[in-house]
Amino acid sequence: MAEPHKVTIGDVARHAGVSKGTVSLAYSGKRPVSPETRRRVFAAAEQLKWTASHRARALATSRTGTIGLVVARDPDVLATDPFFAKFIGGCESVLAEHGMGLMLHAVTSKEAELAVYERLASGRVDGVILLDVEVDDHRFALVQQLGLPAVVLSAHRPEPGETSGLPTVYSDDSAAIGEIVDLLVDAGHTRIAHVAGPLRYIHGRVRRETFTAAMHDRGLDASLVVEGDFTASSGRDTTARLLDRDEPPTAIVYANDMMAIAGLSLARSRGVLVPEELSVTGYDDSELSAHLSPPLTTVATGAVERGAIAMRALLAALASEVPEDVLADHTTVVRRGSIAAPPRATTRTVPTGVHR
Amino acid sequence: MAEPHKVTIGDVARHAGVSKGTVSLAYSGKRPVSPETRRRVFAAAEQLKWTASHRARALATSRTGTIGLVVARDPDVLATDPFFAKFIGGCESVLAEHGMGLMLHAVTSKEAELAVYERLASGRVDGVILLDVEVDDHRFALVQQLGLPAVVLSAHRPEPGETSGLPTVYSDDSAAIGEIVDLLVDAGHTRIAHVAGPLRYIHGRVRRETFTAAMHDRGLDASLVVEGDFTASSGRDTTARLLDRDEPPTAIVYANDMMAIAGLSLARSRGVLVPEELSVTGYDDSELSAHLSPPLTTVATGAVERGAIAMRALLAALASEVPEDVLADHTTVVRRGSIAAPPRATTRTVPTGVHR
DNA sequence: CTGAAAGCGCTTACAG
DNA sequence: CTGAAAGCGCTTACAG
Repeated sequence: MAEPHKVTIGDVARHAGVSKGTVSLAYSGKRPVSPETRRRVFAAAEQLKWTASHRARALATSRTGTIGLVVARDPDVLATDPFFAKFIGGCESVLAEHGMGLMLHAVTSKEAELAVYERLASGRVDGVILLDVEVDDHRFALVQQLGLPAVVLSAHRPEPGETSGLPTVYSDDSAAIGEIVDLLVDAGHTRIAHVAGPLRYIHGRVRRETFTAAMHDRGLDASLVVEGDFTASSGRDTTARLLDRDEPPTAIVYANDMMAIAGLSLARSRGVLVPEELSVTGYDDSELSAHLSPPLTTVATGAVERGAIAMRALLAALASEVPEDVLADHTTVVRRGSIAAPPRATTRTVPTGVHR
Repeated sequence: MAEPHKVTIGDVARHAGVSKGTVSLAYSGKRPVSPETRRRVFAAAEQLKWTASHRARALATSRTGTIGLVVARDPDVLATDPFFAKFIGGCESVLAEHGMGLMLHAVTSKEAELAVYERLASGRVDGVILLDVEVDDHRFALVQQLGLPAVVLSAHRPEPGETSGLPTVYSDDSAAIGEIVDLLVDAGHTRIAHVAGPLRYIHGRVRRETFTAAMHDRGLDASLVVEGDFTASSGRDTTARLLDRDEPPTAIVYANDMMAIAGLSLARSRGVLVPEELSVTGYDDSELSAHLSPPLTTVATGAVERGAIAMRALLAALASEVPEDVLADHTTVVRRGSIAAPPRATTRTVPTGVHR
């Protein structure tokens, strides 16, 4: 494992009979090099098996060619929530085109998070992507103070008033939630509950508010909202609370698939038939959701696409192109079998025209 | 987002009235510095808000302070298999102690994988961890030829004959599989099937072979083995094939939780009761498995611990301590409710003493 | 205990 | 089109 006497650009230059500058230029193409010398340079490099030292190049160019991603989620969520792996896959696809890499940090405390951003800012990465945005997210100020280029992934279009000051890639979760509520109402449900994600997150809040608004639009009671934390155990607990009510809901809209699956299992363990007695929907379109019994109606979020788009936006910002907010909306409802009419659907008449 | 005129070690030195070398030494402690000048240095640094440039330090020390991890799995598996997130969390915990970071690459082809390792070797990382080892894994030769320090995570103790030439952190999957088979046999099962992971992986192979051996030890037919690929859809398909047999198994040992959950769901959708008519077991102890109905008997693999141990082994190797193979065995069976006696368990008498 | 200087291995104006 | 040289911002022998 001993470093085998590294060959440097100087060796290649000498071998090819040119200056180091010329070797550099032959590869970068930033200035014309005659075909003949280019050939000699490449031949020498190949023979000596030279590749430019990333460390030296980073110092000379003030660029590291790596992007940072710090995730501050419960390890259990990271381990099962399909969003992160898909999002990272999307990032990778565009990073690979540029010969760049992704630096991943999983942190479990605010202090650790702060330390990580400071470390990243000291020349470890060229920029970062901010995930899981919270209201008045402290990271907005932090990255700007650290001089760390960043783009933020958001669940709704940035409004003129609230300014993160950072280019934002946003999607629109509300359409999908509205559609889910439509599906449920069309099937005859009126007592619909929502198991939200953590409400400190913007996306958790947006989905909750959209749910509430959609229910109100239809003249339905929107008070059946409980907050989960995206883990299976929270899906189980919140569902138990909901089913324990005097008038339990006939349908539950979960903010992610894991909570939905755990909720569904809990219902079943109590002898509640899904979907005959309880309809459920998820969010994320995890691979598993298609292979459940019943298969889970859920929302595909285009996590891969959003990773790619966010990364492209960040690279554009680094190239000092004027940073713009960009819409990345690949959110779509995936209808499967976890919705049915409620037990006594006939007792309720849906006012015509209230839903489409 | 304009770089705010970076302050360098030179600024700090001037401000503190010392040389750049002294500033460096005051922080590294590699040579004694008088308390008084140390104080001046720290004060100056704090006032100027200086932190050493990672890029410059990397070039000067020939160290990047980052470790590479390249995963070559199906995106669907990465998105739901809890192993990776947990393993990465374990890595992070020891990297954080050292102010280091993890460079993650997800690749989808052999060519991309090769390109990535070459890029990593050009001074992007100090070393790599090799996951998902295959038989005669080509990466053993590759990293050595690239001069890239590496440690490999393996599912069994390296035997004297087969030499990867690399320090290995190994666990022993066989005990857990043996225990699972015991559980099933004790419950009265004789027709037990195994849905294996991809057999090109050592760990897939080890579990399969252990299963076969355990069955043979008990005088049972060990031919009911089918190969899955760790995805839910493969869990579904393999289970369908198993249940379609003339004599379907009464129990299925899956190589991971996702396949088990999908298999369980398929069985249920066919009206097969779990566990009354079909016992199933998983592998991984994903958070979800505890919250299923029935909860899944599975195997906790200590992925977090293994990540930490592998990372420590790599750092030790980098510190040129003599690299040793180390056992990281935190594998333990988690008994839950997905095992029951087979439908007509009474028809079979278990020979005394064959199992404990 | 401290300073001056070389060196890490590239890139990039500056001349020609 | 090409070369010589400075510079990126640290660390580390080498002297003292």
